[in-house]
Amino acid sequence: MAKIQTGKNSSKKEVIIEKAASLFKSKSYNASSMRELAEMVGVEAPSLYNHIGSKSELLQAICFKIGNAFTEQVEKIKSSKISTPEKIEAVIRFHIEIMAENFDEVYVANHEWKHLKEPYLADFLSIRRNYEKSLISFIETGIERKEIKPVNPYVAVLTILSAVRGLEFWQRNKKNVSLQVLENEMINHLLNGIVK
Amino acid sequence: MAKIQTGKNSSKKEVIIEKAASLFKSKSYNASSMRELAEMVGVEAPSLYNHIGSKSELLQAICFKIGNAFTEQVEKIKSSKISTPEKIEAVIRFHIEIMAENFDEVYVANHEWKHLKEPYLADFLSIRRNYEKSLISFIETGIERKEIKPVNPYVAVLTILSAVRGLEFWQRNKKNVSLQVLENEMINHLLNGIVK
DNA sequence: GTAAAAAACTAATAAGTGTTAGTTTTGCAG
DNA sequence: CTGCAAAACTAACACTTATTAGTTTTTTAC
Repeated sequence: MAKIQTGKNSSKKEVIIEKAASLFKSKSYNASSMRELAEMVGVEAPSLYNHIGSKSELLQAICFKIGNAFTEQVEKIKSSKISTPEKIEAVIRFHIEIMAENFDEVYVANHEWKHLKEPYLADFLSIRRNYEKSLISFIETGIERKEIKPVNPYVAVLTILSAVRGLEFWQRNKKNVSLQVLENEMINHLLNGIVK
Repeated sequence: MAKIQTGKNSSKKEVIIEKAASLFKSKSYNASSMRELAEMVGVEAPSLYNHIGSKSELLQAICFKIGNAFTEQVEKIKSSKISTPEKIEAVIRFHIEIMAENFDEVYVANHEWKHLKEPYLADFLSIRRNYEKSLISFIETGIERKEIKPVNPYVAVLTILSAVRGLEFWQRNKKNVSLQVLENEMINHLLNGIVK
């Protein structure tokens, strides 16, 4: 009956993935049914399989799209010649940027990666681990150069990454705090603290 | 056949809840079946219903146990006469403490509360909101007293809570960083920053 | 306009879900 | 030892799940 909306520059598969991200975010992967997804797309469930291979393929697409986006950005920073605090600032800024532009996908990648099947699960975790290692090495270099206090690099990265992930909860307060303010305040907090 | 282990000071219902927290953590609420839970408990699935009312009751028990534990601790701090930085330090310390003692339950409460049914979902969110408000008012008071920089209190609390939540990921690195180090480093980072 | 390809549809399947009913076993009190 | 309550069991139900098969409609290309 209805044909899937193939918006300007997005293929039908991409439309399905976008809707899947939205659905998986609001109901979680396992509680989301292909019938619900089909309804959001405007089609019967079996018709989806003309465009995708399986439900778990959708989760894979979402997780790796985001994983690769973060990796790409961190590689850029790695090869730039700025100071360590500036690198950390840049990391926080692109986290917020990627999140603002792909909110649903980032949320799903962060929350539902557990349900990836092997070998994708192992691949995803490997991407994450490498990403963390890059950040740890930023901090280590910063300590050597005396730009950063002699902290434990692992804990510092854990703190920064966790804080940035918490931006997921920001949405509901959009009105109170602008994205710009949020970004600047968080950078300042994580770099310089809040105690006078 | 087998009878449920009623360990020293824990009723059968409590045993089921503990195992449920472990299961829900590793597979997520929706992907966990009552048959799996029963197997962990050492019993057939229908036998569970001699002790509990439903699957979602298990989630409720877990979420409210944790929600109340945090609320109780923050109330104690509220009525103490210490400085704001000390209050924040105390908050971070009891977060880590509660998490260390109830790792699975904290994880489940943080990740699976979405699947609570009404009116429990609303109640849980209300508890969370009140908790956040308490912390925001700590920061606000600290700013008035010039103990804290004039930051945005909402963003500061978001940053702190998110960072502390990230302790969930710490487990896998238990060997590298002790709980004590983790606690002290994170407090120092969130209060004083890492830039020299 | 017609043929081929793409993508929709309906119907169905096999597996898994939480939970109930009804029955049997177990453990404890007297 | 007997009787009773607690708690286990088996069997089953009513649903929902992702996915496949087979068919019909729609779109595309010439």
